[in-house]
Amino acid sequence: MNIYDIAAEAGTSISTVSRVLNNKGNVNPKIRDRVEAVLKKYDYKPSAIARGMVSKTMKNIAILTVDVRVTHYARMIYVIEQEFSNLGYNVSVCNTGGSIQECNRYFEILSEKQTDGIVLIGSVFNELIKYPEITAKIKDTPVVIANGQVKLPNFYSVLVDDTKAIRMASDYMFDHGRMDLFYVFDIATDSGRAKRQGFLEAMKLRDVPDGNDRVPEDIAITGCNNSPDSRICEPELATLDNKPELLGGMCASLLRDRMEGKESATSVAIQPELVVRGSASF
Amino acid sequence: MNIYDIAAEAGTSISTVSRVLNNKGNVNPKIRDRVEAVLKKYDYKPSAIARGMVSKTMKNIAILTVDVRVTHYARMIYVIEQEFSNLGYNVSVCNTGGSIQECNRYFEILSEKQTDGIVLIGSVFNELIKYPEITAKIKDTPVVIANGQVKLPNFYSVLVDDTKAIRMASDYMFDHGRMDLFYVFDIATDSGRAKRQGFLEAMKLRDVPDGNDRVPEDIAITGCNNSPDSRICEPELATLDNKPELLGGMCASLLRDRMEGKESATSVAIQPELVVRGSASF
DNA sequence: TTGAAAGCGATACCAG
DNA sequence: CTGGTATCGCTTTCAA
Repeated sequence: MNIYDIAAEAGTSISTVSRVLNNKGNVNPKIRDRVEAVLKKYDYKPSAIARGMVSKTMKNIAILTVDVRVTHYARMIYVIEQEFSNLGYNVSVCNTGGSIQECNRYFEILSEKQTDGIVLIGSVFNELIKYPEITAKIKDTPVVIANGQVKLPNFYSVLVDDTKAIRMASDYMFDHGRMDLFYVFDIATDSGRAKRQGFLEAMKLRDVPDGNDRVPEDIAITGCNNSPDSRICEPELATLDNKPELLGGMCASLLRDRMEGKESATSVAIQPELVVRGSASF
Repeated sequence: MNIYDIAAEAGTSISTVSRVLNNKGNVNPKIRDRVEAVLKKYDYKPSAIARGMVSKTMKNIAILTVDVRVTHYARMIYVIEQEFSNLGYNVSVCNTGGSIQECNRYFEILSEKQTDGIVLIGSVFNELIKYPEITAKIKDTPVVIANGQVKLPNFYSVLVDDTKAIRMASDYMFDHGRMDLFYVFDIATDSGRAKRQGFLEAMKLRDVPDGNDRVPEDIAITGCNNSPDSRICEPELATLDNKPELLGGMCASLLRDRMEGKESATSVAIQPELVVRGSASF
């Protein structure tokens, strides 16, 4: 079912159907009604690909990030997706793992698909400036780097002043008489270095005593999902691992089978596993 | 620069260039070399849109989820993206917020774009069975639901046995003499109900005393990112809010400006904010 | 082995 | 206001 079929059934030309589809030009109300009736009858939606052929855009943007599982990145991705979704765009997410080669691979595909814009999340992408042959691949696509900067005509930046941030925190500590500060350095990105440069930061985690109940002796706890959070307390939380990676992997291979027309199960089940840890170890 | 230009410069026809591009048919090595030289000279990449026009696929899949910021979902998205990325697909992420109307909106766009497959993450999507006019929009697209099930010809499922999971945990508690169990019910999805149905679960969080240092009296702490994690301990962690939502939003609007050809700043800076909480309140 | 030509499904210009 | 036609850039027959 294409625009020709619609035109034929409505007894008019594809030009007129196109006008109705796009609310363009003046169309005789009678004919318009006829066309709209056919459109509704088949719940017709024009092919975005054919349209893209003419307009040179598929209304797609892409976000490249080291890893969507990092909550900090996910929060940004969420906002960007919502914003563009409201504009009729789709947002594809690319996990590069911080590898320039992966980045290169994505750039190739994205440029072939005429992606309308790219957002790079994380200062790791500052590395790109060293690889002109890679950035050349997307030289006609607007690129925004979150918390990074690459001096190229099509690159734009949104920067967070990390140095100032840590400086503020350190000052605050010193001003309150905390002279023995620790700074835990996480990764050697530009952002990480900027933070360290902010001077010093006090970090050390200890529990505050509260009441006399002990875990697990007096109170035992188990939770769900085996999230990383379950290991950040003392004692560690026992939890149910419902295997999101496995689940995701199964979804992917099931979908792949379907897309290839392969025979496959309609539904697959996963057995969760109980992970015993300190909060419930007897 | 298109396939005609390449053909012209290589002194051959577009058919032959197409053959070289796709490693198809037999091509005279001499001509092949000539074509490849031109291809390399311009670092030519064929238009995926034009190709899609013929092949009816853009090698794109979509993941619909309530919210990519939920770590549990992000972990699944990561795996799915990696899997399909290796196959040359792009994966777009859609945050529906659990709204069927949003879901409907996405389905419309995805079907116009001839998306090759859809993954639905979360049992909220079970609701879809009540809206045949919505599922009809993607009736020719394979759909996989993670932890959900909709009885339709093109829908497939990967299920987690939530009831059994909670049952295991409860049994484990009871078997160890914990008779006073609490179960904290989170949301009224099918998955949530399945878990509750698993019987009872003990949950209650308390700290274990350890050492005599007190926070913030003896040790003061500040961290980075203002992540939700910073509020799950007692006292709450002071933190630096570097405003990922704002950052994401700025990225989006900057990118949008660029895509519309609007004049705009090349780079924008955000000032982080110190959030004082219990772990560092003096 | 090669190339001419017919689609693919829209948009847009230009006559009428 | 309407419709014929060129066009977008590729893949795929079909002859030669």
